[in-house]
Amino acid sequence: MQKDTNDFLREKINKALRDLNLEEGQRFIVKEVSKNFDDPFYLLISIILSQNTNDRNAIEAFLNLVERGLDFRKLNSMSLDELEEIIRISGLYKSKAETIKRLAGFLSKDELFLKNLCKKPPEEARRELTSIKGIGKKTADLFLSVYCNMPLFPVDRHIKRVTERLLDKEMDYEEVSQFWREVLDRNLLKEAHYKLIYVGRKFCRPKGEKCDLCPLADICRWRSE
DNA sequence: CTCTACGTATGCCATATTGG
DNA sequence: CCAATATGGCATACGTAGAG
Repeated sequence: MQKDTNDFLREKINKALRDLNLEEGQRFIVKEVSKNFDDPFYLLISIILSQNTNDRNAIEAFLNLVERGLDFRKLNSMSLDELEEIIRISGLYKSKAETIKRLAGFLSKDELFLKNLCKKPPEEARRELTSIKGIGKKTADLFLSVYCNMPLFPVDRHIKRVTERLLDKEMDYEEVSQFWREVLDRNLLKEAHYKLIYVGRKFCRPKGEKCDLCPLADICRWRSE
């Protein structure tokens, strides 16, 4: 990024996001799970369950699992059909059940697999995680950023849309992720993920956008009117 | 021509949001 | 209110370009 042209923009973005407060009622499965459990297995499963699913249903599916005592040994002995039923509410339950099974199998071979990821360089940890079928960039980045505090920036559909509009250009996953990693103050990186999703849900919606209320409107290149 | 490395389109499924 | 459409991450199949 060119320096002086964008220093101003950088400051404005950081300030706007720092000042933005999440509304009550906004739910983020990762936030809730990481607050209540410190087991990385729980966290990663919650992220898998939230793929292409609203957080309300993902959380319900997650709690269904927790109720039955969630650990990889139990999941290993559980039939695929049974697991599918338990997480059905989250949608995409067939592929998610397989991914969870796969992960449980991984952990039975190496119990510390997830914990040890934090000791590795981000790129390596990311490669290892995404090599598991059913875990992509977004899932890996979110897990490593939340659990290991790595300076990665997960990009979901909301964040991609918000960012593309903000800069008024098409961007791929890596471009969006890199943009935020470069622009955001390090201590804002984690929280900004939630705040940008909030902006995407509430104002920068796919259709019927509410630019007049959007906290990022005055730095947005796209803004209608 | 074959092999690889990318790029693109589509299905998966439930829910949310839209237009009518 | 309901039907149509959009959303969401990933795997898969298929397509294309370049290297050997």
